[in-house]
Amino acid sequence: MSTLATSRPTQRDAYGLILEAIDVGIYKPGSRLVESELAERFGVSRTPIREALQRLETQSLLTRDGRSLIVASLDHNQMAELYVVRTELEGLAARLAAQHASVEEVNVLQQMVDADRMRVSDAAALARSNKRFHKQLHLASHNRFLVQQLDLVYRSMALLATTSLAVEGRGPVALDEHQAIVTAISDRDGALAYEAVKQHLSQAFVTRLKHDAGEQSW
Amino acid sequence: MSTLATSRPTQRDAYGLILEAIDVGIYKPGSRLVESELAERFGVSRTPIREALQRLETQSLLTRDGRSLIVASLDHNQMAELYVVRTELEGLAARLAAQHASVEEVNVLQQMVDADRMRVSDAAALARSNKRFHKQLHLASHNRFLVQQLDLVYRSMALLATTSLAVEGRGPVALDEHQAIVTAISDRDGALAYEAVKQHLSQAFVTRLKHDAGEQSW
DNA sequence: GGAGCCAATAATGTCGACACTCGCTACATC
DNA sequence: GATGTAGCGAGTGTCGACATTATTGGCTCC
Repeated sequence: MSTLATSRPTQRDAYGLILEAIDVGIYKPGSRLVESELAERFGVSRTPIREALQRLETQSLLTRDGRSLIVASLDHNQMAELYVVRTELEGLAARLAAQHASVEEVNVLQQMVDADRMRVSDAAALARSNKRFHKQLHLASHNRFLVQQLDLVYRSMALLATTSLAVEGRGPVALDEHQAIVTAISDRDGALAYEAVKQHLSQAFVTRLKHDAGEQSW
Repeated sequence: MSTLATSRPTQRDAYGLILEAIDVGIYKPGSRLVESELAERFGVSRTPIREALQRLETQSLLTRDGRSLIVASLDHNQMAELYVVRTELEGLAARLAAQHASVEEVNVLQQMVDADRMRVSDAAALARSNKRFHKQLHLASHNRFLVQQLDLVYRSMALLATTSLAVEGRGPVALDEHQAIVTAISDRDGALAYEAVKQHLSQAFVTRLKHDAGEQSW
């Protein structure tokens, strides 16, 4: 839905296209990515594909199996490890945001929470909006490295098929948690903001674990 | 000093070679990197060079200036931001290490500190050994994502020319701080280990700031 | 003398072809 | 029937050439 033109994709697009293909599920974790196949699918030569693959490998979205690349997958342990890092980084972002966010930025965060109350029924919209909220939170930290590291974390999370927001009843609760974060930042209470984020992500993790456990196909 | 053979460097080497060239100072922050020049220097075609450059750009070691790539540089603000992130991540690593490190790993850390007491006079050796110590600390967290993120941080730090250990008198003090970290981990005291790392990095930052301030060429 | 335009140039983006390696299959040998 | 082996793809690694585009330098015109 990004570009309408049928013009040939350019190098930088190849990256996005492959990413999207993974997101959409065309390539699932474990799938083998063959350069020539991707090249043909996107109508470019192997060169831009290779460079996009390099990038994705560097970001750990792809991993090597022998000589070829496969979509990385997160087992239970890795998911737990990822959550630990995410929680710490995002907690740090909240603490920094409490210190450095401008009033306008806090307003934007608040408006995002308010707007989300209108869409608690649409899980897909909530998921998108949720991503935007967190991104805005990261930016409010005014720390480029932190934003970059969190981008990496989020990209790895893209390997996790479901978002915990899709789970029944999670939406409204998550919104209250978002509100708590925004309030703490608005009050310039860094420690509280940190705790609110920790609480939020802990809940999200619990939700995910419960959900995944119920999904087992034994 | 890595490979003796004069055989043509292979793709993965190109990455390391460029990295080394930056480390050594052949390319300083701000320098423009021209593909054909690198290709000639290393005796390969532009393709492997391009892929290495992609990787380096993804890791923020290179940045784009218009269409060409230049070695990224860290201004004062960015350095401060980097230290904040590093402190949080490395503090987390210490806390996790206190929980998850095996006895053997703790022993290795302890031996590293002990061995370093023999070389407090050799700044270069200390710097290398220091890197190894921190790496070992990261690994002791048993969290792959954290290790990966810290790798990124350390690669960015490579853009900072000097190490704070080179400063007169910093060596012995830093060693004591290392010892404090190891002791805390050995005692399985996560909170203390976290604080010890925070203290250590804070001191290192102060040292760097003072040193850099004295170095200004006004 | 300065501003704007045009051409030459240098560097990047892309491509198709070739080289090389690894795994697989089919065959022969024991 | 099992095992070793030779040939054959499939796929990645690398290359040189061409296309495209920013930049720079010079030139003209005001």
